[in-house]
Amino acid sequence: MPTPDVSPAAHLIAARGGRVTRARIAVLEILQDSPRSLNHDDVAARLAADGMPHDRVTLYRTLDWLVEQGLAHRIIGPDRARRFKAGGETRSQHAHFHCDRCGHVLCLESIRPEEQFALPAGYQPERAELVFHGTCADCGRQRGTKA
Amino acid sequence: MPTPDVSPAAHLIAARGGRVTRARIAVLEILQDSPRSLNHDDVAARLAADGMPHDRVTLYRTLDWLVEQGLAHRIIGPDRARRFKAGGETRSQHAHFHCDRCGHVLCLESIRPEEQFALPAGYQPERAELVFHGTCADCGRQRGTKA
DNA sequence: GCAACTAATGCAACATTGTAGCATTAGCCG
DNA sequence: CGGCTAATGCTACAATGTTGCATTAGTTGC
Repeated sequence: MPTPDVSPAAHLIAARGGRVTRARIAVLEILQDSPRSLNHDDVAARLAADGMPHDRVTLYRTLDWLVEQGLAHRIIGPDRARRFKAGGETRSQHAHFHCDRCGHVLCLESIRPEEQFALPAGYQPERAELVFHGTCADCGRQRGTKA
Repeated sequence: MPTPDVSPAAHLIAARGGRVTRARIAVLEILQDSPRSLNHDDVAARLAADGMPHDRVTLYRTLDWLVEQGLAHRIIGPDRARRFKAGGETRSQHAHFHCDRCGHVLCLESIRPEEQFALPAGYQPERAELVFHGTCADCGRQRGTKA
């Protein structure tokens, strides 16, 4: 059987024909471990916490590569910074929820906007992005909590 | 009757209690004249074309002021730049269409996403942003044209 | 295991978008 | 017209992302 000491993340990377570097494995695992999307700073902080700090540029390129390979996808946050999440585009159609209280971004994969709306004549949609803003389930429960 | 040589834009500005400056009038008229949203560069270019170039910072502040006063609203484009449009938030709920061909952003005021979706329990949406990506009616007609 | 090949990395410098501080200009009001 | 001060414009700066290039380190063939 295939060597079991190689992480699933490493397998995914190798399957794309890219080199299996520590940076890519670490970044992909960080994204996979997080239930919400992360920006560059978040990822950099976790890399540093794991004892493997990387250059800012490397991080940008690594994340771009993951997106290019379909191993992650990105959305633009309200602070005009990009946020990344593992798992590709989820068949290209799903909604997000931005929590205005804690700032987290979650994917609502059950909601598929494209199927629901009729656009004016002449418009040819290829992709729809539906983002809700409000309070997430976590923050709703702990109403008094700050952060 | 009230002096008819004052533009409607000037009236709107005066009604907010702000000073009626050439910059504000010009910027607001530019936004009102455009059927689609504009970024800072677009507005600056039109100001220059009208013979009244302004400082970049002034433009940022003028646009922020208009948003603050409810005379315009802004959205974040896919290039992480802000785009502005006259008319406030249109009752806070409407969709946008990003044309991937010409880069324009149009408002689809007839589509109101919030009314259509049921979120998972615990999520409290306050605002929904629905963005379609694809080809707009103009670009769809002139298929060969290179924008 | 070693050498070679080259993708990936890391550094420095730059680009774009947006902000802050402060002196000057110009609306507004009496 | 004169004074008050909001608005402007300049300079410098901050945050986010990109480019070029020398170095490092996966990978492959032997």
